[in-house]
Amino acid sequence: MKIKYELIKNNDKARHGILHTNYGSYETPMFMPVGTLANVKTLVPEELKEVNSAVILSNTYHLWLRPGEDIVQKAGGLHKFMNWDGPILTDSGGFQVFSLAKNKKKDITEEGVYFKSHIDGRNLLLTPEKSIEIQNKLDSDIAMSFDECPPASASHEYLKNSLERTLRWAKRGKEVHSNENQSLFGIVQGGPYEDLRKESAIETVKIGFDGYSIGGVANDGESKEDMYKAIDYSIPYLPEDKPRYLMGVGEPIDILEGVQRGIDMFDCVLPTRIARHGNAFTHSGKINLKNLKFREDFTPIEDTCDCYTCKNYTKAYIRHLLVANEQLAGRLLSIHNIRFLIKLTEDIRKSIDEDKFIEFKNNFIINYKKSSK
RNA sequence: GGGAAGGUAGCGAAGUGGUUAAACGCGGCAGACUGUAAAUCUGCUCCUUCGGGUUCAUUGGUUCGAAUCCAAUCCUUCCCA
Repeated sequence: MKIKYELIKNNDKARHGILHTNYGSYETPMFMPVGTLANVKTLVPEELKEVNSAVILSNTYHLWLRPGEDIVQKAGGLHKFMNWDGPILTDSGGFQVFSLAKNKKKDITEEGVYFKSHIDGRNLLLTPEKSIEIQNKLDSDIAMSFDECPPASASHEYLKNSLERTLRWAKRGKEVHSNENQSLFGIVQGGPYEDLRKESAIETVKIGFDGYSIGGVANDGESKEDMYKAIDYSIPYLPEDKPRYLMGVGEPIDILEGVQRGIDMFDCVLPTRIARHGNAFTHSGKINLKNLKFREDFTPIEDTCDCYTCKNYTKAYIRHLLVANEQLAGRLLSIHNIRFLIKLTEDIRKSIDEDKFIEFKNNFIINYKKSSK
């Protein structure tokens, strides 16, 4: 079945809803951990469940190249292949055209994008049809339309052409989408420009999707202001009864700003990546556990945190693991960081229900910026 | 006792007359990371009151100039007795 979005509370623009999926119903706003290669780096599904993960992400481009969508299909689909019995959203590969072929030879044509494999350098052509076909085979629960994700530095003119091509791609993708158990999301582009976001949102909604995402955000040095504009200029044209997903975001403050603007779903590599690099989210800002000051700090990352890591390990121990280059550090920090963001969304929902979202948000941000660093 | 090689910043190791406060690696200290080519990348790492000061085992020479050449001394490793 297709996913269904049920709005249960709307506190100004901040929404508390429920996403009904094949695997169960999950509350929004939600944070989705990223498992590009059919795994959330360093973690097993049981650990993701324990931090209350709902939907997780995987990636069309990467699984296309390795192991190949046919292998995944033979395995019985992505869920079975990776042992995840919860919903999976697959990104279309559009972002990889931007991030992976950045500064490299690539040719964006009406047909699709020609670029080189990052694994063996061979020439590839990814088209909207191909992306959807792969995602159909992967059998994810939510597929994303194939879009172009332009850099933050793109001009108005470039963005306009790009977004209009992305619209044509979205139509083509929808036409070949055949997996009845899979929902399909459209992606709004248009950078920080009001006219472009409006055009992109209205036209994307006309095509008709099960959910809408805002893309092209938080790319290489884009300012926060531009990111918030991109959301503000898109949201008014998106239907109330469909989930809105802000792609690739983000930091705790970005999630709060997104929710305030009407976003329901977020995903980001940050919690797991910065974990592997030794950082942890805390309510008073991000901390770097490698820092000397934690050498003799025998307290948890946060005593108020309910995660496995905080209940069982000290900062001094995690620092020791990091300094010794032990991978357990990345695992423990990933557990904490994902839990931190998911707990943030839980607190957000509660505050929306109690009509105290803005108050909650403002307090959170004041404390977060009070970082002891 | 005889012979050989060698002693360079916290460690390892380049450099063998000037452009050398001294490559590079490790270690150390910080920073970055937003639809994951990322367990990665970047910066700093003799002292400094930022003018400069003091270095390449030690001491003394040669030279306009020495980590680099010479002498002595101390130490290390290896080989032969």
